[in-house]
Amino acid sequence: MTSPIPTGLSRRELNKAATRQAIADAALALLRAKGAGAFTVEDIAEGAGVSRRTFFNYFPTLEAALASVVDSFLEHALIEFRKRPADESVLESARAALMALADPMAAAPMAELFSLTQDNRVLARSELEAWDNCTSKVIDAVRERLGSDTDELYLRALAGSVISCGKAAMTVWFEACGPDLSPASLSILRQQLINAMGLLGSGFATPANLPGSHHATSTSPSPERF
Amino acid sequence: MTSPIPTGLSRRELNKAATRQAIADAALALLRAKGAGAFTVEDIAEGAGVSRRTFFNYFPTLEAALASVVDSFLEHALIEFRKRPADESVLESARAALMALADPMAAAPMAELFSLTQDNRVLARSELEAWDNCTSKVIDAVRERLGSDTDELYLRALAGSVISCGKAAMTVWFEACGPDLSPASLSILRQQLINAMGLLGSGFATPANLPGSHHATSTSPSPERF
DNA sequence: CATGGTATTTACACTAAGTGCAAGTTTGCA
DNA sequence: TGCAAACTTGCACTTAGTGTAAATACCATG
Repeated sequence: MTSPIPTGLSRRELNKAATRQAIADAALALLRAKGAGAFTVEDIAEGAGVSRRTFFNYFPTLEAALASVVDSFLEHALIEFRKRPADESVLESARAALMALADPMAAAPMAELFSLTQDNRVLARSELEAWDNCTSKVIDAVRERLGSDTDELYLRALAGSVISCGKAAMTVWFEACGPDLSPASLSILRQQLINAMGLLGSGFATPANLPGSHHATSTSPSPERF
Repeated sequence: MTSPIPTGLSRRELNKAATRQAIADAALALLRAKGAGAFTVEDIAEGAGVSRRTFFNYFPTLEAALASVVDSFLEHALIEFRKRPADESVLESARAALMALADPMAAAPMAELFSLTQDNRVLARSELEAWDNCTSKVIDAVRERLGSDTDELYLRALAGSVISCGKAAMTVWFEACGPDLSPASLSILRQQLINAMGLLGSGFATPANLPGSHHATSTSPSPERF
């Protein structure tokens, strides 16, 4: 039988991917329906049409299933990063790659996860892990670009800072706009990402509480919370 | 009986602190003796002479008891940071505060934890949480210094980057020197911390794959590379 | 120093996480 | 077609983490 789509993946691999996705989807659906911490692995497994044991074949913990949203969100940016020309500065590439995150399709699940897990400690831990994971991947990508003899401290400090700044931009954006994905809101996100990379590139030299600062950030002292 | 030490703490508070420390110590001792993941909360409680339930009154998880080592390590640096003059640049204060970490007394438990948990992902998660926790505290400290009207993005991006760079320096140092706490090794750690802050302050402008790579310099000027 | 109020510890019971194992089912391949 | 490898499942088991109520330790009174 010839596969209708000439994909390089075997049926086994397709099935696995589908199962994994089904589990992640079921987890997110339950998060939506019941709120954080109000459902079990068994519930997720049932929702995904799979046994409890199989759940654990795919994800080590319940939170990991939810954090897979963050994973694919960040993976998205990483792919963009690798597409950038090798002679571009790392920070410029990072800026460009992060722009991909301000896309409705990419940001939607992430923003939803953000809004649903604001106050959950356990879940936050898995999110941290996802960001950290991404940092490792950025380190690899940058090393690949700059050569394997690049100073290890430079690599790690740079990658860590880029991710921290990306995270900061996301956090500030979300606190200002909430799960709003309108073009206006996403434009603010883009601007925050650009600003964050700018701060990093300038060594945080600009005292940001000075009057200058003609950014699109007149939203920052916004008194409204949502 | 008058208390021999005129401390302002009640016996209750002293007992609590002692119990907490006993639990953390017992956890670290077990980690040393049996290795990561080879002992239970019950073991720790027994080692600390306390009931299992009491353990959970002090720490939410087993890993948290071990990560308390990281907590107090970072707390140490934070205290130094707050001691710095308010008109100093944040990066300079951070550099000075991080120097406190290259002290045998402070670094010893941390280095040991590092070497004992290299390959444990559950434990790594709690360490991540400790660093993240510290980031929040740095944000507060910096906001306190620069005024509450400081741009939130600036605060978060700066604090996150500083912590990332500190972490990078620790990681690189540990990978190079292992748990060695000799003056020579600690001097390397200090230099890595200085270099990391220098990179941050210069916007990562220095192409690090240049020959000499002894960039203890180029800290002060901030070339607007963006 | 007795006495009562409050904080802390403990035992017990319970739900749910996570893992090892062996048997069943599906897929890939010759 | 049939076999080997990968995947799924059920079952049993240990441990994490939490609620509750009784017991114990601390602290302030008179």
